Amino acid sequence: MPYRETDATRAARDRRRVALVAAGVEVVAERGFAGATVQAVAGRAGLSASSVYTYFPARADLLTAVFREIASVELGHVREAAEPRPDDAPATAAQARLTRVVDTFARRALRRRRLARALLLEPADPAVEAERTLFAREYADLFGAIAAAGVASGELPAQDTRIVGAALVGAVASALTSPLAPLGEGVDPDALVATILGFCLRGVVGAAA
Amino acid sequence: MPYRETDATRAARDRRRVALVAAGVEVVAERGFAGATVQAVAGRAGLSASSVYTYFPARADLLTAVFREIASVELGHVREAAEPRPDDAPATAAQARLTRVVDTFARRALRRRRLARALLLEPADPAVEAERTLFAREYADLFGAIAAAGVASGELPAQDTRIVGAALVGAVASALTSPLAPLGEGVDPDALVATILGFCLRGVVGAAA
Amino acid sequence: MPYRETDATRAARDRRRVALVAAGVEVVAERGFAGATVQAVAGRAGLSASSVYTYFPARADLLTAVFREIASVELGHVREAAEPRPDDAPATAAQARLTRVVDTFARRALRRRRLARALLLEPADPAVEAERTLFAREYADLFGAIAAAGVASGELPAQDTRIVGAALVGAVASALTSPLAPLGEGVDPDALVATILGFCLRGVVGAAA
Amino acid sequence: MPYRETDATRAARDRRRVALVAAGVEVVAERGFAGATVQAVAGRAGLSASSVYTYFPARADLLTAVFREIASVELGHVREAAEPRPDDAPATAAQARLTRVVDTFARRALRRRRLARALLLEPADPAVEAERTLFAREYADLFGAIAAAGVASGELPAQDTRIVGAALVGAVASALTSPLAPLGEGVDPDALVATILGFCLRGVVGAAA
DNA sequence: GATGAATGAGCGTTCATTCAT
DNA sequence: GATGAATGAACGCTCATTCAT
Repeated sequence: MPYRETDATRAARDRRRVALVAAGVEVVAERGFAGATVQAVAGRAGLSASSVYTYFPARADLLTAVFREIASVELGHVREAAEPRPDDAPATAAQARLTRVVDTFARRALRRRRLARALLLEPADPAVEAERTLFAREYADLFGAIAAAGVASGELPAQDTRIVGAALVGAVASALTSPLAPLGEGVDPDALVATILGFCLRGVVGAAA
Repeated sequence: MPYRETDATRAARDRRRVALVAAGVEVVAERGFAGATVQAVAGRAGLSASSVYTYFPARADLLTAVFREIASVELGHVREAAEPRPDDAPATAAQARLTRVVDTFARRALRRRRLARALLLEPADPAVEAERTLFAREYADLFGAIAAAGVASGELPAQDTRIVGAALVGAVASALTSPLAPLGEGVDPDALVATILGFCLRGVVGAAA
Repeated sequence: MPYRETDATRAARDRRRVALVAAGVEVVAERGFAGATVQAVAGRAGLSASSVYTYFPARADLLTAVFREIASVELGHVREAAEPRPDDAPATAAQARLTRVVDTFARRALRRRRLARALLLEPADPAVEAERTLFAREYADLFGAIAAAGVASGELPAQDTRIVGAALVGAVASALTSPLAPLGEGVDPDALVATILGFCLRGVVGAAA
Repeated sequence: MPYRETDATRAARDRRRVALVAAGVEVVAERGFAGATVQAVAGRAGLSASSVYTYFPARADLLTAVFREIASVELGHVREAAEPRPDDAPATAAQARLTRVVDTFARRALRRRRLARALLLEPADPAVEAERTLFAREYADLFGAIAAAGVASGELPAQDTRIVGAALVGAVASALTSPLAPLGEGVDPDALVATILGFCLRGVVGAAA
């Protein structure tokens, strides 16, 4: 019997590849990219280190896939929060969407700080960095689209939405997850999110806020 | 005639130690703390790796000194910018100071992006992280003091200056130096700084801006 | 088809581990524990230094296994010699057993002097020293049991068998293998063993001998 | 004024050399030869490591001198104990001298166990080992002379005094200072010395004891 | 397809030794 | 004569990667 079961084989292969990436996400969430050794990720997935090379040609490719996985999940959540909703008051629709986006992003980052930091701030392999550039562009586009809608409707002042998008992401990420974040010092997380949110909204909405 | 530790010998020693730290700053500026191996730093200073141990008991101490050097230079510049000036209009003194601080900080960070990122965002050795905590506190205090003065004079709305301080640093650092920063894509640095500055000022000054 | 740890693979692994320990024994026999670097042992076994870490988590564990191997072989031989034999005259059974033990021990030590010295006298890693303490206790017990049997039957005078056991081992080991041993100076090994044996027996049997 | 003060210069030089050796003895007594790094010895003597090379061409020579110092002090004490005394009963003069020698040696070894072990048992640099051979010969001669006198007077049975000398030293050294020594387990040092002494005397004196 | 074994490159660190001052 | 600085060699150990089974 010749080797035929292409579909089943491929499915099994994909399943294990997915498990490997999921294990990588866990490890990165605990120890960052630098701590994501091949052995650590493989072990978490119940595989041996050498088996990883069946699914990925090199560690850099595994990490890239891990990055994509983290990024796409985060982007999904933020995209959903960015959707216009029928009950948003037309005059403040952009602000409502921004509020949801920043709040969603901030709360998720706060819950998995190490992961957010790895995703947004931690230096990594050049291949991962390249991936991160794409990710940043998507994020900026997302924010930019909201801002552009707000500008078009007259709700927001004219601004370079690309830069503001990056600034928003940066401000939230850094204020919540960087080594500079004032956490663990008796600061209430909810108050922290509220302060950041206010800061960001004022920054975007400007004098009219 | 016994050996005397003369001024000259001590000065020479200090000079070499300084050179080593300076080499460390360069290496960190290029490759971050993770890339600052003992060999890399020593080589940059024209020394062999083992010679480093004449000046520092362990790599962690060298990196700590490097961090302190970077941090103290940056803090010095920002502190100077934060000083009140006689020709600041009393009604907008805090805003004037903040403008100078953010502008100084942003321009310096932009000029040495990798270094700023290492200083502010990059995960590192526990010893370095401890140093970073102290540094973050000083930065937050610096911003906080300006905000507090503005609040006291009625110029600024009441706010948690500690959090806002961190958010300011984070926003600038991340928007300019993180992998998310929208640079190298035909973005004019000056416009970028101006946008960030406006974003930050609005964030602090709020509705009144 | 998942990977199975078959008997063959496990046996192969054990064989290689044994080979590594055997190489360690050889190196220790030539250069002592201090000279048993990871590289030296690995090289002797035809492996690279890093491969050692497949079989032992750290150098200390390798050396411990080497010590145990040497010790268990030696203990086995001496234990066999210590067995009572049916044709031992009852009135001098203890002396007969002691004679066999000392003779066995002495001849073995003489044949592999450096190894015996490493086993018995040479300072070593704390982990090895811990193992040596256990080993010494077993040796002392072995000698002690013979002496105790002799004391019980009235063949030997009362004595602290624990101390005498240690003294016996010490006397033989040191007289034959220490840097003080009068070998290589035209001394006949057989005469040496005979002299030591007489010395030890008189020491234990005392006036009655 | 030409360089003339040969005597004073030489004296000062010798004084520092002696201090260095004394420091070496202390370090060896604490950490053994393996722990006697150039820096450790120099530091103990209040000198820098590089200065050691003014007095000794290499570490091996320093250690050799240290060994000689230890050995000569020990030999001096034992030689004194070995002297015939007018009040020794002629019929047991050799036994009296042996008792004094073994007792002296045993008590000194017990008081400075680490030092005795280094002197007698610890592997070391080839140069030190060569020195140790000379030392062993002197020890054997010392014991041998006593035994020979005893044999000549009919007090002791005929025996190979060279071997017995080595066995005596070995037995005492090993039983008291080796890793096999039953100390630190509730064993009374005085009882230990007494047992060893009895063992050694019986071993030499034989049936007549 | 999965594995354990093996390895080379690299890391931080120690230390005996040399040398200009 | 004494020193601090400098260094190469060596050590224990980690890790990404390759390969025979």
